[in-house]
Amino acid sequence: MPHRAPTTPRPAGTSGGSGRTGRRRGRTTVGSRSTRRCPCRRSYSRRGAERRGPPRIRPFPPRDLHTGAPRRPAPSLRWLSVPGSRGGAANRPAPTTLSRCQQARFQQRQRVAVSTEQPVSTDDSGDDLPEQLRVRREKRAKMLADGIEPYPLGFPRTATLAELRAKYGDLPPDTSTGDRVAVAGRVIFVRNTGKLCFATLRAGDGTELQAMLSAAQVGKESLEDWKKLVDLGDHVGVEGEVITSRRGELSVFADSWAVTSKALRPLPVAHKPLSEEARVRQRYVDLIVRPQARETVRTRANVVRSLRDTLHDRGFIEVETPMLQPLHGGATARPFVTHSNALDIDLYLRIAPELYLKRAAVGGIEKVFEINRNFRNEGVDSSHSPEFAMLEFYEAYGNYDTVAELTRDLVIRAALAVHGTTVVTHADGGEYDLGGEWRQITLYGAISDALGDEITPATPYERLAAHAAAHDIAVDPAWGAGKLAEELFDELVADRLVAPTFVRDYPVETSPLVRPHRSEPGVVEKWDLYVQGFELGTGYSELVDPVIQRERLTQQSLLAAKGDPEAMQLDEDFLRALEYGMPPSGGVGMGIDRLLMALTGLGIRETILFPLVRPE
RNA sequence: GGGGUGCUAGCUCAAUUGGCAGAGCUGCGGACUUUUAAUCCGUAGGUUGUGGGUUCGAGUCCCACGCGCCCCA
Repeated sequence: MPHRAPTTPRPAGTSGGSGRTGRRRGRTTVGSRSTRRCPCRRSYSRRGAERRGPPRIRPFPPRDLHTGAPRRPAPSLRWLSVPGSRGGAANRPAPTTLSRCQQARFQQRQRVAVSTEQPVSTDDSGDDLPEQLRVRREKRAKMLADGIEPYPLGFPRTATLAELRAKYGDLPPDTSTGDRVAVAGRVIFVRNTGKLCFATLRAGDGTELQAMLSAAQVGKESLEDWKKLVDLGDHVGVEGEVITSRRGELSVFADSWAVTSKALRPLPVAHKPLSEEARVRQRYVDLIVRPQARETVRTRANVVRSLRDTLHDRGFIEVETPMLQPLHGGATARPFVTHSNALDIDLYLRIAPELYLKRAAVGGIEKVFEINRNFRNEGVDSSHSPEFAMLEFYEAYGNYDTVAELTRDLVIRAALAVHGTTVVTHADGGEYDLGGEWRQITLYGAISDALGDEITPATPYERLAAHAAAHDIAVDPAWGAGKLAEELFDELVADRLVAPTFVRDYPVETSPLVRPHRSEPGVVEKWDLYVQGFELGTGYSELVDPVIQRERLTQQSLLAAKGDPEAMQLDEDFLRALEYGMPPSGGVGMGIDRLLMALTGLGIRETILFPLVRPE
């Protein structure tokens, strides 16, 4: 796959926290004594009490849950919950498992907690928070002072918003049903009048329902509380009768209400799109305000489920293979490097699962697949992410023709699962039909057509280089004729392949894991699938001859030794596995993120829920 | 790596040649018992990404840096 300029390699061990699982507890204190720079130091020092100016109230000084008053954290360690854990008793780390970094942060928090100890009052004007954040904190404090829990344990719902919409969908205006329900949701619009208030609640699935609160029904005082305490963004629960308003809006007419989770930050304007950066950096906000963002999450889940269903229907078995690998292989790409303290060895985050899935095939898991993440330490742009999800599968007694057919089935069923049709409509209105027979062309045929000159695997390097020069294509002198041919294809043909197209029969030189073509010399049985101008996946008749495989990988390792960071290393254990005999197989790798792109027209950063971004 | 471009209130954006930093939504106070981005009256909210420089005066011009986006390699 063509990748752009490499990004700056990150120092080993930046993946952060330790001691997350009980199994590792005994060792993490050892590991944490490492002199590596603590990954959270920067944010820690920014928040620290050494900042100039008077002491400020920070979110983290421990406070009594019920009164809101600050309190010293000892003896509970609840403020030390490890990132990613829920902080419950079962997950709470024992003190001895704290990394040095966590200990430092703990001590810092204790100091801050003491130094800022002061009563929380509603006229707390010494704080430097923006007004709107301050006001919401004051509302929370007022609730606590009034004995109202702003974050209660739960709310006894009797129906979801979607259930009510389904059941009462077509009531005429101004209807009283007499049915009482309790519902909950996030407040996304508020329309308050003097004695009658309207709020639109929204559930996580996007269903919206109106709540109505009248002075006559809930009481004057309760209605005043509602107006004073409830902001856009709060989660609330409402109990009352199902009615429709005079305008016909299905509503719950409240007898009582409760805040179920007070939001301390205001929502962005619901009617203006968030800036692209804000959408990616604060996806949780994006999900709240933008239906398309929520839809994309569900679309992705549906696609992945469809892929699994199709493979399960065909008798494939799903496995999970190592993401931490002592050698990197299975593709040509620059890997991330990390380090195991316990084994004291460097490890690579996998660039592909291929060599392990083939080991599984050797062992008899003959129709096998994996859907999981790969990591490539390369450029980031609108179609490349450093971590990306991939489906890879191997089918014993298949070849690149049978897996092409299966790949088409996977894509078409995914399209049907998402759109109900093979004609997918992108956000920009463009329509693409993924149905019908898919075109099959050969790499050399495509180049020949584009150049108007017959190009074959036997075409000498000089002639290819001349064509490249004529088309202003930069050539790396390290490339051979095969790489050059692929480059010509990438530059001249690839982005014009809009309808799904299998491009077949690649040069041997660039495909070390593929079986030589059954009849055509100089090429291997490999296809790349192009859709809408980008590469969606690749399929092989797998190379299973351990002797030829060893020769190819030896070539690769010589490149690696010469400094090519993308070349594979010689994986003796993989070769040993092949020597036990792998059945003839076809195999495919397909990018999940790219499949989403093809089905929706979104950029890769929109298809990934939390894409990697440079820290703020 | 090169070129272009952006960063202003919680959010989305204005600000003329270098001349008093503004609007909408949101917030706060008030009115309103059928609203749908409710409406009406009043009001608050800013280290203009960071650090330098030029200037009587800088959101605006210059330099460096940070974080984005677009194009090219």
